[in-house]
Amino acid sequence: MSDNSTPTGPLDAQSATPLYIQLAEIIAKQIASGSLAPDRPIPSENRLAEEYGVARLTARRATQELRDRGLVVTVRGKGSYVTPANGG
Amino acid sequence: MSDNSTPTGPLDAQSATPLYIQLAEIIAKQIASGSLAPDRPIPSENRLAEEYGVARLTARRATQELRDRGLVVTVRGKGSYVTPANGG
DNA sequence: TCAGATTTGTTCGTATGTATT
DNA sequence: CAATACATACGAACAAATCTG
Repeated sequence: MSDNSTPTGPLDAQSATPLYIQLAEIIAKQIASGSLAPDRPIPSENRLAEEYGVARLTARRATQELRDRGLVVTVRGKGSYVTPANGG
Repeated sequence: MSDNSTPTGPLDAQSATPLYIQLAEIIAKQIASGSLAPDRPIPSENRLAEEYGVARLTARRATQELRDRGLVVTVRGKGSYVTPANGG
């Protein structure tokens, strides 16, 4: 289908940039702007999936991307937290 | 019938119908038949998981499906109970 | 009040299968 | 075929509520 429904959120399925990268960028900006403060949890994978209309695994990849960039630390069974600016 | 979309017995992992739907159907039938009476608790998530050889989360999804159908009410820390016929 | 067991609630970790591009 | 994306499913850990002793 060349037709594509209008994106319900800020994510653009037409973009050459993968959805999980787009989502990671959005969260990264929120961290940079202070909207998501150090030591505070970011939304859960399920929450992000619901919010942005993607699968949980896609939300998960976004979180992993943020980990690769050192922006968050993840704790199994708890969640992902914004990396403290002072490093601990 | 070659159709197996609504199995009445054991769970069929090969079926196109998800396991949690299959399990929900089984319990729903037990409620309809009176095998599980109103106001009585249904088996716990762990119990269902053991009984039917599925993961706890899969048993949990079945229970949530029953909640969506209004067949049971769930109380945290206690269990899920068959919805009373009088609608309570 | 406290400790322990049971049960539901939540979250991350991982794997498989299918569909689309 | 490869990368991306989604649905389902199992596993592990943590959390909160309930009940018993």
